Amino acid sequence: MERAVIETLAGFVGLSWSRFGLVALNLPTSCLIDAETELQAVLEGLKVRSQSDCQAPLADFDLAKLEKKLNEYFHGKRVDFSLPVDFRHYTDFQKTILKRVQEVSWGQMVSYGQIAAQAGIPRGSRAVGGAVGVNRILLVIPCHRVIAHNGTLGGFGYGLEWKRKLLKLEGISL
DNA sequence: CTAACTAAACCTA
DNA sequence: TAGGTTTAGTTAG
Repeated sequence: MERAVIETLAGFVGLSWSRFGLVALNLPTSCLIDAETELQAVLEGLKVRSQSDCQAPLADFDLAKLEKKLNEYFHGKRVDFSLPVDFRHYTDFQKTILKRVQEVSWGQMVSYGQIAAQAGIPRGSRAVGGAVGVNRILLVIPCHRVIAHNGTLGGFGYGLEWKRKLLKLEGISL
């Protein structure tokens, strides 16, 4: 597992990846230490559920390219973060849901209920909320684009201000 | 058992 | 028609 902190125009973004893809990507923080601390906490949280991650050689991961995309994103540009993701730390259900969320493109929104319906669980909206709630790969898996059915924000583990801010970058104000 | 990023079906007045 | 209650579905601690 590799890790890094990228300095973007919105702050320090901590991230981690394995040979399978991204493991974590945090929201920007205003100082480097916070980004490192948060990344450490996230990785520890995932470690519990992870299997032997042993000698994982680094995939040819293009940090510079990601840095460029992040800056464009925070600049308000339409960006497509189509990067491979390491889903090993998630349950099958969570993986199914997160993969669906990953398909929601910039500026689009879906409701928890719609995702649930797509996954074949018409009454699973709340379960979807639970699944996106454990997403540790922000932006790349855009769980901020999942909102409540009546057009309201719904929830967000990192604070609704963040959810509102991210959507606003994509031209949506709620 | 509960809390956590929900929503629809059912009452009830 | 509006407003309150119940229930469904997942998962970690």
